[in-house]
Amino acid sequence: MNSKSKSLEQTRQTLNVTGLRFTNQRALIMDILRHGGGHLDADEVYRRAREKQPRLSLSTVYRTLQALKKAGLVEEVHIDETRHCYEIKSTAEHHHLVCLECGRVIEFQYPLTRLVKRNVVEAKDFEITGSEVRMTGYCPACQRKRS
Amino acid sequence: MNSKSKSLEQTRQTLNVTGLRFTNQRALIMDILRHGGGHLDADEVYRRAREKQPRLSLSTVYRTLQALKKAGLVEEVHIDETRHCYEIKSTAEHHHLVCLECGRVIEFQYPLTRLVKRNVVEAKDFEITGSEVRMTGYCPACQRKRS
DNA sequence: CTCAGTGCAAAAGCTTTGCATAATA
DNA sequence: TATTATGCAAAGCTTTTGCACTGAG
Repeated sequence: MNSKSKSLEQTRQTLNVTGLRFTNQRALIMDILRHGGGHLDADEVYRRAREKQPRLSLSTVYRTLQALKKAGLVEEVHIDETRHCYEIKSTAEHHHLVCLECGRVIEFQYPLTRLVKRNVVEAKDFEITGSEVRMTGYCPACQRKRS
Repeated sequence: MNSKSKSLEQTRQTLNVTGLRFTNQRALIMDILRHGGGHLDADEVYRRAREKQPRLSLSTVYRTLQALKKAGLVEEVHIDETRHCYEIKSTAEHHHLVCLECGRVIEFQYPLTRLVKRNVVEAKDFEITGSEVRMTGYCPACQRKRS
């Protein structure tokens, strides 16, 4: 058994465990999310997926992303202001720096939730289950271009 | 001169300084944002505004919010996942806790940007101009309801 | 008087949904 | 075989835009 079909088996497991059926469409979409480098929007997933499965529909992409999100396998992040982006849920809390000039997204890890939980009065009694931090500005390259 | 017309004069000043013309529509919208308690979406502003100016159009609301945002008077925040919200730009950096159950939004202040700037390698050379922090979970009241 | 701002209606995204068909467990 | 998932087309929302008209400076 080669590594490709092995990871497919894993995907099947993952889906079945969460009560979702395994389909070629879902396997492909998960694969794209895994190797897409984070924060892809539905349309981007769709475009990439159609290269391998031309008959796949955009609504399947949307429904699959919702299903994976509900199952806790995928996370919805709001980096772009108008569309939703999705990425495989990672264990470590991480956040995003977005360059307003070139659109580049830099990920960084930092336990901001723990910090807020510890130091912010209003958060003391609030049960925090998720966090999204989006800091915007200019990346080193674009700073030079602008000055 | 009473306090109402005084604040109108101030609004006129503010608008003129930024090169925007003073109109009744804009004055009303700014007033709604000032006293609306933060993070109102365009439609909410529209609904409230129509109580005083029934002929006001939704596109004017959108255009005004854009203009105020560009002028730096108003900030666009993404608390809701599907629509944009707006609030008067405040000097102090503040963030949002959103309850997934009742939708309540709690604001809190904390210099997260400074912290990230200081402690995150990736942010060292990044010029951060804005930040949006949205932590989700359950407020005290809803925690009780759920348990 | 001139140009920015407004209202209206229409268009343009992104996302969801209804329904018949296909595929999984 | 009983559901669940898919594809297609249509609808739904929020937001933007074109154009003629109005109002601010």
